[in-house]
Amino acid sequence: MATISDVARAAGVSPSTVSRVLNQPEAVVVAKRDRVFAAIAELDYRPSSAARNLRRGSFDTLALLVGDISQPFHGALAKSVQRAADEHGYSLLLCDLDHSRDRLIGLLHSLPKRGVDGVIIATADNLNVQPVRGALSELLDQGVAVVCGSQNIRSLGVPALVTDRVAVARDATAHLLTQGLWPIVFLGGGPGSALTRDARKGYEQACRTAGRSDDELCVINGDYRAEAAEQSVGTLLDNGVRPAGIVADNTPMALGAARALTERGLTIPADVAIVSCEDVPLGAYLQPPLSSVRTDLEDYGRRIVDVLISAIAGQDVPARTLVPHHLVVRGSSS
Amino acid sequence: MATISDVARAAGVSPSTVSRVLNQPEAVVVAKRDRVFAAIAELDYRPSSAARNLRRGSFDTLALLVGDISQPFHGALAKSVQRAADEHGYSLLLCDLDHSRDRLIGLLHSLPKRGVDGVIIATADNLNVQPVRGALSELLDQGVAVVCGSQNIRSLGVPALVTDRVAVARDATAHLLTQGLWPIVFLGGGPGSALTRDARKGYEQACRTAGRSDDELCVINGDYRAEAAEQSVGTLLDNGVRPAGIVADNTPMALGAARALTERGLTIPADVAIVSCEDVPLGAYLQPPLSSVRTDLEDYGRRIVDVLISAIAGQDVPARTLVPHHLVVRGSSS
DNA sequence: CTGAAAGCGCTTACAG
DNA sequence: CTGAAAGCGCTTACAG
Repeated sequence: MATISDVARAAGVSPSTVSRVLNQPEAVVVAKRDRVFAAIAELDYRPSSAARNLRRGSFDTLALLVGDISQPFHGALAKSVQRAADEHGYSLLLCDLDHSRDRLIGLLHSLPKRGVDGVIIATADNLNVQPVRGALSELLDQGVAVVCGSQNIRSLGVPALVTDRVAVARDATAHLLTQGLWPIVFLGGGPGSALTRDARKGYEQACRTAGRSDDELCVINGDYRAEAAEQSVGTLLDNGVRPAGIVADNTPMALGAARALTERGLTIPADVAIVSCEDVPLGAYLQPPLSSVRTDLEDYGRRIVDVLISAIAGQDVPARTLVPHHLVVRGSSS
Repeated sequence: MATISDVARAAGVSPSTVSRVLNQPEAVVVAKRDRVFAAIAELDYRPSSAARNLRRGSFDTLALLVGDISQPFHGALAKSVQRAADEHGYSLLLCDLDHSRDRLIGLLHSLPKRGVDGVIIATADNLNVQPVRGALSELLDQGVAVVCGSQNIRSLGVPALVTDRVAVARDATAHLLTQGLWPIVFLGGGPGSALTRDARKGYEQACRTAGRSDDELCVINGDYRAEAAEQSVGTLLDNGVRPAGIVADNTPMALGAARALTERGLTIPADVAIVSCEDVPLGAYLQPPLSSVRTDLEDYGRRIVDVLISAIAGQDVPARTLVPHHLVVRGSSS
């Protein structure tokens, strides 16, 4: 493991000069620069990131916190964030929360000692609760930059890049209502989720706009996973409710709902239409292809990383950025 | 940002003592220990990971290299690896290769300066080619431990934990043959893939065992993605080939194939049965539910991490571990 | 343009 | 059981 002094010695210069060759090559005369590069190649020298980090007080590393990396939406998000981070010369730490608030809080506490410059929070679970807010503000106090990719965080100065989940669910619901479908069930991701709360609002708004009264609405809850969704939709059906459409908060739940339906002999979309509030890469390849509300994740990941890196650099960043969405109609609802 | 000296001053002890309280608390008398803990809490002190890493020469960080994190199998693998790493006190760096060999090589070169103790390689792309082997052996020379979760790497001393892909594809193919289905098409992930090469072998073995001659076999190639698979299966069908079964190297390709079939009015499994060589979390929720060959990913991730951490600690580890698999028969093939 | 020197914040023999 | 001292490998004013 060659050090900078080894290289300096081999090249007949001082360590300072080697460091300069690495960090501001133009500041060193060509002859020496070449000798240094030759020595670096010869010794297969790699700068020690630990020493560099200690000296500079930064890490060139970001952390991504997701609710569940095994779900396809989060996988796609991670991909785009990773690529964007890479393009900026940052490594990406992956942190899976498994939708657990305790994990989230524990992680926020441990992040300062993990050596990250910035953190991207992309979990649907509600962040505006005291223990999380406390942990967040401690993290910020430690000088770690934070951006949120799922919801707005009140008053802590954490920039957010979010889709308007109310509008997302409203559009999804309206799409079904326009076809004259009723009743329509909203399948939410869980009572602890900020996104579900908003999406539910959008569902309600669309229904009211269509002239439905509140007691005609039907909201059921899952936990973002297919299994629970299958069960709760199954229970609903077994209780004699017969929806004409389902708006699912995410795609695994849409699949769970679909299975509950088909197992009971119902057909999609003929008997029941389904829309997901979340688009995933394989959505078009499901059977039937799943209608969903899409955000351009490639662009989204890049923008999140841009904002975070600006925040790390101490620049002013927009407190709130609205990320556009649009409905993609596929076979599950037409 | 309090430092260890601040804490020492506040507690009226030396920095050495604070360090001991953190790293070997029993070595410090209780009274002082308590004072130190109080000072730590009061100052909200967090040890600097950079300083610690520099001093100890380790990073408490692993890297996971996957072919494509947006694909469901890799998402599930990442989840289990992340959790296992976390349980051992390690952070996990996520590196998406996007199935590009150039990215892989670039990454292997850059890993030493990213500050990782160990690397898990879990890409299907063939690692036994010179540029990759060269980059790998440089990485090992830099003192970074490596384990491979997809294939064996010849002679570099990299431990591997792999499923027997030949057997996986053989089992999948035999499952279809047993039902008297023929012809059966093998849909591979790409000529550059080590896993595909093995899987193809398994397909051929099963067919021969069933008495099929080599010129009856049919192998087509994709790139692990649904899009290309849809296209190549579509072309096959349009050329008049009418398979009774398809063995797909991974799940996205199985979905692509399924779409090509259904778009041409064919039914699964009545007209064509499908099996995937890779099980994914939502496999049971596809329509029809997808038969596939399953590996227990929860267990697998844990074992990979165990081996890697042992290797980092300089312990002897098994050069090759066979990970069991079993066929899960679902609606797509029965 | 270049080098000597200081210092980032820890840990760990070493001496007591 | 505890502290003073050295050193991990860099970077960066500072002086020349």
